Amino acid sequence: MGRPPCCDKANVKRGPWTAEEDAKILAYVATHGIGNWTLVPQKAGLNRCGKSCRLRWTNYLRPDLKHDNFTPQEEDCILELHKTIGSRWSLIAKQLPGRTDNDVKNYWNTKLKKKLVNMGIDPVTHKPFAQVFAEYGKISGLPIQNATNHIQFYNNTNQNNQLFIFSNETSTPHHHLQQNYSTQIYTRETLQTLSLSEVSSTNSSFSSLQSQLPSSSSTSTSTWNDFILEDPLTSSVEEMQPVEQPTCCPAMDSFVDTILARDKQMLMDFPPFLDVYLHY
DNA sequence: AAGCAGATCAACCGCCCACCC
DNA sequence: GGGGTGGGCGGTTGATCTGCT
Repeated sequence: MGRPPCCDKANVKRGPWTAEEDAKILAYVATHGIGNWTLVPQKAGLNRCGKSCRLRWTNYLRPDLKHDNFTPQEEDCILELHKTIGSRWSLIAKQLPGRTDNDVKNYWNTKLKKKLVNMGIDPVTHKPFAQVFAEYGKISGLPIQNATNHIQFYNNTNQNNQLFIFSNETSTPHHHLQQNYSTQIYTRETLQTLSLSEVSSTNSSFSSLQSQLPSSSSTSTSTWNDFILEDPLTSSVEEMQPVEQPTCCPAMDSFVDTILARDKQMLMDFPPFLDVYLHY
């Protein structure tokens, strides 16, 4: 038996707030102050959940809120605090006058996280990706060399002619790492024309990775083509069925097919455990 | 101009904890 | 001590906006 709902959800209004509703909240707070939000809808004449009223006030109507863009100073502050305390948005927001936890959280998810990923930094640990993978290798008992081998450069000639960089782990408790790696996208033309030193000078992740790769490959005259490894899944499929690859997304098709085939096999082997999670 | 995809952000959801009776 | 409640929090959703083709 769970907790009873705070209001009759079927009969309260949801969705965007109107100017009239905002005015009612403002008038109520001006008269009564904040607190006891469950009574606010009734007293203010609103057909809304009390919780929804509180959220509207704290995230939007409060007079001390800033509604302009985040400054570079605020950005630095968020990065530094996130590095120290993680996603404690309300604590971070307390250090930024006029910003709410929702503001900070949205700014992080839409801007800062991507910014870090593009810089080759894992937004969860704030460490270069290669370092995180090396440490993951240590934790899982793998030698560092094996750990870095989890980073695969898929030779993927998709429609946009982009190179996708993945972890080849298909299921890992460190799923955030996989997400981060999957967003490392470079165009093939760019990588073919850049030397390693040029790329690594602007990307600490690849700089760290480069230092852990075999010395024969990590010379400054190498290009990224030297590091494009074969997709192990594709190659294994090719061994069984030597069929000419289609031009569009060959690696991705084989990758997805392989995952689905594995899931199908697991479902047959362990139906009571997996059927809840495998409704595609 | 229309359609589409990605980005943005307000709002919601559900869990947790402190407080009160 | 235990149940009920209000408020806070982090994660997620979905409507809207924006830019590109």
